[in-house]
Amino acid sequence: MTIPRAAKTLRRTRIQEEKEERILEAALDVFSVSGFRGSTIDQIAEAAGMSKPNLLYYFRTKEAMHRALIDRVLFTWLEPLRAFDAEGNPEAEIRSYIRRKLEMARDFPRESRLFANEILQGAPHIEDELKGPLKELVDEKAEVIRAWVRAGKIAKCDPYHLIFSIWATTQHYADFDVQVRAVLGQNHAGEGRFEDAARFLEQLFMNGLRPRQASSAP
Amino acid sequence: MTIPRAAKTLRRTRIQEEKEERILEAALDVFSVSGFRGSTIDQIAEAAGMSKPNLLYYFRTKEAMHRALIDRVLFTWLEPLRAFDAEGNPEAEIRSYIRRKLEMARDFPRESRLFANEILQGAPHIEDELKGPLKELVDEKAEVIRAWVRAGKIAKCDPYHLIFSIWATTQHYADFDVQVRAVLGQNHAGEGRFEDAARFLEQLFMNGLRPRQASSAP
DNA sequence: GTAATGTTTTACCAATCGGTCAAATTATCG
DNA sequence: CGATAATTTGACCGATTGGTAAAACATTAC
Repeated sequence: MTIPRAAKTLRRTRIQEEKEERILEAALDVFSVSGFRGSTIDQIAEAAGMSKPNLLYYFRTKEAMHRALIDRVLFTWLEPLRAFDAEGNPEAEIRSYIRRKLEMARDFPRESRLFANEILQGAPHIEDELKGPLKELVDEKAEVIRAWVRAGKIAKCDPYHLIFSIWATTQHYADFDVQVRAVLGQNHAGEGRFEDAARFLEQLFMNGLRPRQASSAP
Repeated sequence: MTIPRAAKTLRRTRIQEEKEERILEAALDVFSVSGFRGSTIDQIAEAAGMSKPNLLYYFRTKEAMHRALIDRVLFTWLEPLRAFDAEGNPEAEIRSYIRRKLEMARDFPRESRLFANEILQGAPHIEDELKGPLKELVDEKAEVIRAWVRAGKIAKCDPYHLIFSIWATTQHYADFDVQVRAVLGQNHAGEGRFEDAARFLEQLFMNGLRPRQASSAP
């Protein structure tokens, strides 16, 4: 007798690892384009080169696939913000945060769009993660930024909106990629796009945040 | 004999205007949340308080509703960029562009999300508008900005990425509203949010774009 | 080997999807 | 009023949806 989906948690087969990996990869392709509601299990099955009931053998529902995907991706996604170091040099920290976020937009656009789709549609599946772990992490880093402001190391500004604007500007190149390409056209649409964006954003934020009034230089 | 959908173009009834208006309003509610694929005619019908076949009397297909909505909203959406004035004062023009875009994110979040959903999903229905009218408008305004740079009125920067970053930062407050609320929590989540955002973004862009090296002052 | 377990497929289901049709209802106009 | 056109509805259609059941097939353990 075959103990169906319960036994999986006891011992994981090599086949299970491979297939679950393949399914999540396909699910990322599909969910990142069409969002949860707009995606179908059949689409994911076809992308994975597997039959629909076979997918449902590994993930009981469409929602289970989505959730597994979110869980797997969320941790990595927040890595750059976590790396934000209170002890580091403010200018260097912000600069490298922008750079890392931009690299992620370039290298993991599907992951970016997965979250964008989810949040855009009201975040019905990740509300808890936003209000819990995400908020806590941002609160922590906002405090770091606030300390830099108090020390006069960067211009006086709202740390939350600073973080939002870095998220927005960098992820824009993943989420709105078609629009960026359409507007830039053939001329600047080459792979120099990301270098241009990096140069612009670094300039914008570095000049925009340079302390203006009081100086803390010894 | 009732001439169904052809006669509509000849003479428009009062009822037609009202019902089409009601349908598009409901369609905006639904499409802006779930995107084209994720939305159903039944959802729109329920939101409009009408029967499904009645919707389809006014718009032959789901796509026709979506297209009508896009067409109606796109023009208004680009208004702030169109208002960008080459003769005006660069600092004031950019500042008021940011402000107007932010006001639109606050007052028309559904419209913002409608486009965000569409572009995120590869812009299958508005590719032509992006590559045509939008690109032309942006090209024109980019030239204006480039002239300001040449005249030393603002810092040297890529005009396209400047426009992208204004789009990204302002629309973020409409498209990622749930996330913004979740992160800000109860404390700053009040309606002061938009004033705080406006203050931050104005500071960022004004300082970020102030000419640094050569001065053009007479 | 063979028996038990793990995996995959075929056939299927009820619900929902976008959309049609003809009949019923309502508004308009002379 | 009556006739004609405009609007609305209920019943329905084939395709697709998320998901199931059971048997066929493959793998592993002994």
